[in-house]
Amino acid sequence: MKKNHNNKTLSRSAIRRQREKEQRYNSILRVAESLIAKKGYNQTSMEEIADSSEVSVGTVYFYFKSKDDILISLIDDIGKLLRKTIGEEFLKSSSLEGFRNAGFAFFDDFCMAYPEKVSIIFREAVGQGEKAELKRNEFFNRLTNDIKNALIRISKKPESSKLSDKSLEIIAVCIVGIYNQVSSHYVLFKNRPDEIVNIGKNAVSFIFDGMGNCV
Amino acid sequence: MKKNHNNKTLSRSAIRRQREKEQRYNSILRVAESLIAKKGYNQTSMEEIADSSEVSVGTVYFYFKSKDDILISLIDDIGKLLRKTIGEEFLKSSSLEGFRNAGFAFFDDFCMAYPEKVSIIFREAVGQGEKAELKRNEFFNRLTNDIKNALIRISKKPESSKLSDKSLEIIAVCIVGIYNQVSSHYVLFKNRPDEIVNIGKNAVSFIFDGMGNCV
Amino acid sequence: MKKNHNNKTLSRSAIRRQREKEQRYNSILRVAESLIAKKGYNQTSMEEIADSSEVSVGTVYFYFKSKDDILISLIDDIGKLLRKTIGEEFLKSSSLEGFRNAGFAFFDDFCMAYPEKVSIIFREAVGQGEKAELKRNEFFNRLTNDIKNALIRISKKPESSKLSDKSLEIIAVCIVGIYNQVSSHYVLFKNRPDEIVNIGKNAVSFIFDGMGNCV
Amino acid sequence: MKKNHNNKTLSRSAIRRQREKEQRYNSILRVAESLIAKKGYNQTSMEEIADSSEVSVGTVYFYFKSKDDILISLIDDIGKLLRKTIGEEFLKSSSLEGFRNAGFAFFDDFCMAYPEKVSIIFREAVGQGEKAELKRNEFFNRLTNDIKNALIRISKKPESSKLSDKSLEIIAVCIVGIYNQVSSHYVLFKNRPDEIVNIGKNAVSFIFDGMGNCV
DNA sequence: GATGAATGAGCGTTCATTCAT
DNA sequence: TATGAATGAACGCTCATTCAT
Repeated sequence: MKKNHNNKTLSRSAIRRQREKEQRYNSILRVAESLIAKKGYNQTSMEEIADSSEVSVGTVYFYFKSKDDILISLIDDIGKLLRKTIGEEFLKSSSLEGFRNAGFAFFDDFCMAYPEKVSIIFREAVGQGEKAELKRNEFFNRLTNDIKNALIRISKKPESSKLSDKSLEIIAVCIVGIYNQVSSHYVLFKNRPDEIVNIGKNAVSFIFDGMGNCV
Repeated sequence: MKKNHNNKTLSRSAIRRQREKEQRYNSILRVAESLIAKKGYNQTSMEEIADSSEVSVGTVYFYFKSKDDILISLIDDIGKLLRKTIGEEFLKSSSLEGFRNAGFAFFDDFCMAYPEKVSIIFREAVGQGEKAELKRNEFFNRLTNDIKNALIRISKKPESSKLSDKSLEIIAVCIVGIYNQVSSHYVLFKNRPDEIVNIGKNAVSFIFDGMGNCV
Repeated sequence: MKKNHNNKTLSRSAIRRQREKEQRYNSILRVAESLIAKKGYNQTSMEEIADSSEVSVGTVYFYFKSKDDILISLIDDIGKLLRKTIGEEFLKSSSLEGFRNAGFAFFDDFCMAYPEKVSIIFREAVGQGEKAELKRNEFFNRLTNDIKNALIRISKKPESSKLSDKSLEIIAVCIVGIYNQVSSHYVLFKNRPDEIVNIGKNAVSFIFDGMGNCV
Repeated sequence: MKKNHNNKTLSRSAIRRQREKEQRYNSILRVAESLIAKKGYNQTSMEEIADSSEVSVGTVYFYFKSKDDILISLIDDIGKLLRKTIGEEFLKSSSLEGFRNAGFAFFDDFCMAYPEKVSIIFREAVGQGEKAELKRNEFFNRLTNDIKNALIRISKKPESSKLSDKSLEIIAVCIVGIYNQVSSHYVLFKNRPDEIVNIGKNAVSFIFDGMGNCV
């Protein structure tokens, strides 16, 4: 049974209120995500976010301490989902297969389902102040590390020519760059997510070959 | 002999004035580049650009019709230099060698010499309104096309397995993505351009292998 | 035995509740006093007062009908204590001695024991809207009157040269001004309440002499 | 002839523009003084100051970098005028006469002519943030010092009983307190500046006697 | 009595842009 | 050409107050 911070059992109504609070938090965040993806971070005002969320400006500030905080929360949110989506594919297989699947998971699934999230993480969150920059770098570092670690696992096999960790890191950075650019190129500025399927296949091929000499 | 728009011969002083005008234009643009790279586009005001350029705000508006116009001019400027730097390497050789050289020209030369330009084109110009977005996409499209065309030239050789133009385009996009991410990762947010040499070597290797099956 | 407003005998628990209510009222008022003295009236929010009092915002509003009301209650509270402290000394003696003692009671005792109260009444409550102004003026008028009445009692002695009541009022105002300025000068903005002892002696001397011709 | 910062002779129009700029600065400052004295600092918005000054909000910010800056400029302005008014009287005579004249200059002249300035320096500027507090203390310290120095000059005469500098400082603080309280009591909260003449006479008497034993 | 989420008017400040000189 | 004073819409944010639970 749920307990509150005093370790007391929460009443029914307290549980309901808690749930509603979380729902409102998420509701505002999703509205902000949508507006920022559509209009751009600087062109989206707190008042618009409040209006579209059907709450007052004060309520937005009750849930987020600043506009910056909204962006950072979005980066966090999207970053986690993205790492989860791709990362799970890496783990399902310890071979090159994982890389192929992760690429498809990103290009074919994530980009199709969440073009707005792609827009935020790869475009709108860029160059928006120090804190957002740090959060974004944190995400990119982690994603890069995920890939690097997967590369290390693969390259441990005896038949592979040994590459230094530094080299593997750079390869990981290259792979992230492909994810970034391909999704931006086709999802965002071309506005043709319909072609993304074939695109994914080709991008994955490129990555696959690029990694050729490290396995 | 120089002629003006009425096809009249320009006087000595007119020529001098013309030259001074161009110098002032460039002076303002370089100052803006430096400030925007250092502080960010939104955090850089027209007044700051004027002050640092040692001219009045009105003068800045004489040379550029809006703040947006400055950013667009910068994207244009930097984009041209970048395409020239990389593109020339592509043209010097019609083999894979061109790709290697282009990579080095970018990672070892351009990033070292112009970190501010890298910052502008890959970070500060992102998500800053429709016009800048269009200009930036235009640059990316052209750069992608440069690479795609180089790929086509190479793949025309009989021994290469034939890939569709679309596939070659995607490979080109991937390569641009690597340029983007690697320079951002190491030049911008890692702040360690000293390591860039080895980085370039590895990134070029990755690209080289990634292209393996298209040549 | 305690009676409630319906003149019924209060139960044990009702008495306890009554006591707890008063304790909470005072607790909030003391917290507000401390915060306002430290941070300033405008820089202290109702939420801070609630948090520091370990109650909710709503509870603060249960005990005080507005933020203004808190300030007014503080002025009232502090004013009463101040008049009591000084006034009792006036009454203990009907001679000039009372003025000396009242001065010491203020400078040596009150200022040392309650620098926060001094801060509120002489600084933070100044210029904070009409109601607070009225309350503060009420306090100053009463304090001035206390002193004026003491002056009248003294000046009634036959040997004293007769001064008009108006003149005595002005002398009273001057004395209040000395209390105000000396305490502000040394307690508040000099931050050296340690010197206050000697200061008190000198201020009292000045007052004493200033009153010279009215007794 | 007027020179500009490049040591060049200023043109007629440049001189006129300079003059107009100063006039506008002063115009805004006087409007702010009037509004703040009437409505209180916190109840006066920048927009109101702009409207009453018949300029835009931006223009107010062109002349003053913040609302705080306006208040500080006012304290500076008023403080200087006040010290000049009183100080000159101190200097005209090196005897007790100077104290009498200074008192009249303040009570009979300054308070009558500039009740708004009195309101600002003794009421509205109180408790309005650190910077204003510092500026206000600076003024009070200087005024206190002016008086202290005058006391030292007087007490140097052989027939005077020697008081320590510290004691003289405290006497100076007391005198400032009388100025403060008397003007506040009668000019501000009583709203009867008409009685101020007799008030001044009595206050001066009090001061005069209070200083009795130091000369 | 007590809670704290919700409100929304109001404010200080910024800054791209204009235009008379 | 060059200047810089002037504009004013727009924005992020605060906080006293209310009220359903």
